[in-house]
Amino acid sequence: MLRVRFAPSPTGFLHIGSARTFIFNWLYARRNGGTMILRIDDTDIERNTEASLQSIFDGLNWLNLGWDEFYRQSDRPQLHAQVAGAIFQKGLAYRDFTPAGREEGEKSRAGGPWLFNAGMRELTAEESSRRAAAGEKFVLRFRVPRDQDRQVRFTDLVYGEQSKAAADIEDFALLRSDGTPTYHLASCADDADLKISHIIRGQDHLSNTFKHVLIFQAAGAEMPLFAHLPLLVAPDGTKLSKRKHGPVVSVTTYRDAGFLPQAYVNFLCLLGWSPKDNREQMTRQELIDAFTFEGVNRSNAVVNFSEQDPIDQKALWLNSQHLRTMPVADLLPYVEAELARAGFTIPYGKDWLSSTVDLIRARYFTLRDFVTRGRAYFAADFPIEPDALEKLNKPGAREGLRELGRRLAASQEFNEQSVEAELRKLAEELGVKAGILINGARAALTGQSVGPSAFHLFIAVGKERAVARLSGV
RNA sequence: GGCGCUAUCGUCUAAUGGUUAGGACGGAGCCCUCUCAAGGCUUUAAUACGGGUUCGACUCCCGUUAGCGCUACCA
Repeated sequence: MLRVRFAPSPTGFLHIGSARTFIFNWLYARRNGGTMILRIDDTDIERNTEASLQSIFDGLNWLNLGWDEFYRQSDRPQLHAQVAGAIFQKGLAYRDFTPAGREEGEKSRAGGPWLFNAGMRELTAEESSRRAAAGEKFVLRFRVPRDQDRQVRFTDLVYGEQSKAAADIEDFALLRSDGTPTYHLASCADDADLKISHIIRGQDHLSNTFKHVLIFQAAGAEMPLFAHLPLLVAPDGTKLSKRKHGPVVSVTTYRDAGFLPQAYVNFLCLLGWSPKDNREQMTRQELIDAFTFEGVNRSNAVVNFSEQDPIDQKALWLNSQHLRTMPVADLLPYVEAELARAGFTIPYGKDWLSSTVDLIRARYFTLRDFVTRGRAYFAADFPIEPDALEKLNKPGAREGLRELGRRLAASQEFNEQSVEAELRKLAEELGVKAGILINGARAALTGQSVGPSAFHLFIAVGKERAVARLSGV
């Protein structure tokens, strides 16, 4: 039974690196018929916030991938205490009565790192119990084996065989002095209890895994398989952080910028993973079918952004590809939501919306473009851009366009062919180049000098509005 | 400092001992054209450095350098 989990801690918004970890877990589960578990790792009560929890849900919901089971570590304290107790009973953990904050001096001994506090590690069972019974506060530490040549090993599905001398691992904490579990203990206890078969997480946990292996063994739990993922970093190679890099690290930024979730998921997948067959634009199903750990890289991936250009160009390009090629029917709900948010009322029916969206999406990059660059199609008022004004100011343009408006109003027919015939005939009569009227019409109808073919535009704007806009130039 | 991990165009990546080191984004140019896109074509640019092993190294080994991670009663 394949079971994977995504275990964020609610101490900030949903980070794009976390989102990618979620996606890879999800892909692996879906690919192999496994179970996807969302577990909130909220053992750090001090730093947890409701806002952060909400932001995680916002982000995950937008990604629209879903999960099968949900847990919160704060609902399971008895499990954590029980696992810690079992390890202690076996003599594999000990009480450290060193007062909080005082370790500092002992840790910074010259040379090597702090590994353990001999006095505490070697306290007799009697004295340890006596001091605990007397109410003295203590941290429960794992008694890491100190045998000289003892190696801790595991096989990582991405990074391969890993080993580290136990002597290099410090006696890490299992329980804090207030009795609450640390991340290491809670995470392993829950992974074991939830029968997680594959732990897929960021590479920042690769060295922690040696500690986790020790915990799983001490608890007598079945060892899960591990797969660590390369990190997402900023262009300067440093870890992405809100303080340093701002909103580019938050998933909701991309949602608000008008990304399609499937396109953003696609983009994130391409950071640190490759289907190895040169494919880039992939649907959700294609990603599921192609996802394997062999395709995961080992080096960190840079998210390419700058102050001037906060959105990765490739992400934008990928979004445009999805936007332009997905079935229009699937795109419509997104566009409708975007228009509603902007307060636009759709002027005609569903068929019109469908064909108009299909017409204009060919040059759009995000959903935002529908309400900004696409304003003239959906709203009554729209600005005339400077370039468009230039087209209108061409000699003969305004007069010609007004006349065209009158003729179209009078004509029975109104389709691409009839409009084109009418326009070309008029241009000839007036002795102006057709381009003057064509480009002028685009300017009059949309306020823009660039856009779809002018004759398609007439239809998208509609006869009524087209006539009105032409007569108003 | 100690330990662990990593190193191919500016960026994302392909090539698991034999390729003119491939693709994509971005940049430049051409074609197409009622504008802008799209599309088509062309172009720009990389194996961090130094040693091995081998007939042959991006690929294996060692060292150097650089980056990242862990080294908390954070996760």
